[in-house]
Amino acid sequence: MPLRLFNTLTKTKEDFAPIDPKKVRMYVCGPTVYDFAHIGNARPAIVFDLLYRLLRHEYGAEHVTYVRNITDVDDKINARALRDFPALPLNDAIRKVTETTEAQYHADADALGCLRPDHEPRATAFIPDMVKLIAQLLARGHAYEAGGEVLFDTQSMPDYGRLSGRRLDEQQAGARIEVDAHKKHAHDFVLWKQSADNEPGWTSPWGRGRPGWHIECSAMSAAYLDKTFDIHGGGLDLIFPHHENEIAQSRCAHGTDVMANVWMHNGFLQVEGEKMSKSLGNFVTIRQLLTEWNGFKWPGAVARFAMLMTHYRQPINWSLQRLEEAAIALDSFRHFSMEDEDVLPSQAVIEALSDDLNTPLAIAELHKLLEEAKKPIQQVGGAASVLWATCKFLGLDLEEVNLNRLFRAARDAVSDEDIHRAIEARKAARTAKNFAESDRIRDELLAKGIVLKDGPQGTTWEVKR
RNA sequence: GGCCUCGUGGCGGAGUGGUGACGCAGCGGAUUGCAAAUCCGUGAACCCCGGUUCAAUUCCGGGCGAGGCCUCCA
Repeated sequence: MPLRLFNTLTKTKEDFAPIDPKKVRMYVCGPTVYDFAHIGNARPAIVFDLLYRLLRHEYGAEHVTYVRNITDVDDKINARALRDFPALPLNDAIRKVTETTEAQYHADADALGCLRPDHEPRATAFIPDMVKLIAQLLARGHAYEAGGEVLFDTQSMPDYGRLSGRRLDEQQAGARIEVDAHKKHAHDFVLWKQSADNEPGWTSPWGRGRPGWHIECSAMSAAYLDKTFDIHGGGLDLIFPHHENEIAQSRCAHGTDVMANVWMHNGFLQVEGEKMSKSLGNFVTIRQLLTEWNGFKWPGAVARFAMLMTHYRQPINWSLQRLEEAAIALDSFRHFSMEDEDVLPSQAVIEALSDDLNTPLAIAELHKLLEEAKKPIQQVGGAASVLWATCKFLGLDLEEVNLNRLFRAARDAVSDEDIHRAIEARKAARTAKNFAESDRIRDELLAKGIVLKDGPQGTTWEVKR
């Protein structure tokens, strides 16, 4: 089955075919490094990591190039630097903010089971490319200088707005926002703006300044993937204006018909039924999830699985129940799977993913494998092995998911010795048919959150769910 | 106002022009000293109104409802 992907440009699922049959090139908008990444940021990281894994599987790891940028020049970063490190010189303060945030982002993405992209360019390393691109746009008549800025002239591009379905003539200019007087059209956007002395800046033909947000991605994608490439991804909210403007810049500067063939966008997250926002106080960072959220320390694999339970274009309502369900599923996968490096991932799962990353269907296939793996007689390379290999392929680290550990850490710890002693005492009582006593011991442990299970090999225990 | 999604059992969540996956929870049974776990089995849903069709949850139109973007927010 060929890989099919939903393309925002055409609003249909299309068969995927790379421009160069031997090389797939993908670009995804990465984080602006000024604060901890939240679970909304985690979604594109996970979704496109999964696509990356699928592409590597189909085309070979050496034939896929995945670029995810790091935006380290941004007014929010400046503000954060001034707030957190007022004593440092601005550039040092900025570096402090960007470097620590970037390290945190990497730690978070690693914990979520995301492979590192092949390239993670930082915007500040590509200022000369951006300047060149802007000069090209000016030379071709797609940009103009006004009010100390260089602006993109949206009216110079006949099909501006195609990705988002916003045609310039249909937009009510200034309907909701005051149009800057120096703009020729309300949708014209900044390519380069001047910097004050207390702002970071680079020299350019238009004075000391800094790039607009959109030009970064145009410059960095071209640097690694050329003028036209295969897949461009990001969150739904980036369709307009960010991606629309990227397309305008890249196509007009390079004189090409398309920037990327396939544009993919992931849906948004809500938390317990409400929009996630700082003002509502329901902001959940990845860091929080991994250290403590709702009383539990969630393994990254649980968060990843909870994310994949829903198709990437659908909205997700992030909730405790969702995470618990994910943890329960992964725990049984871990329990019944068998490590085997020589086995390939399930073909049924690959096919589910090949249909526009249908992860819910892929998960249903995992459950089918689980059913097989539960059967008493397991062959080497059988269902239990395939289950293991498939989870690994999906980036789910089963080893770190252990319900006992997860649930127990949240409760008052009872030492293993205490439990062991209680089990022995109960065993003696049961042998003597003193069931009142044995039940008393069992209830006592239950009150502490420990559940006993009598099996053919004796008594084992688990943390109560 | 413009543009774009979405509305499936108690919850999560695929899919399809013709008896509606899968998971969690529930229920019944086996098992157990009683339980837990496990195993076997099982009830339960396609927002409303029109239209197209032999047939619509699936296609088209309208309505109602939820959400997003148009404010450098994934």
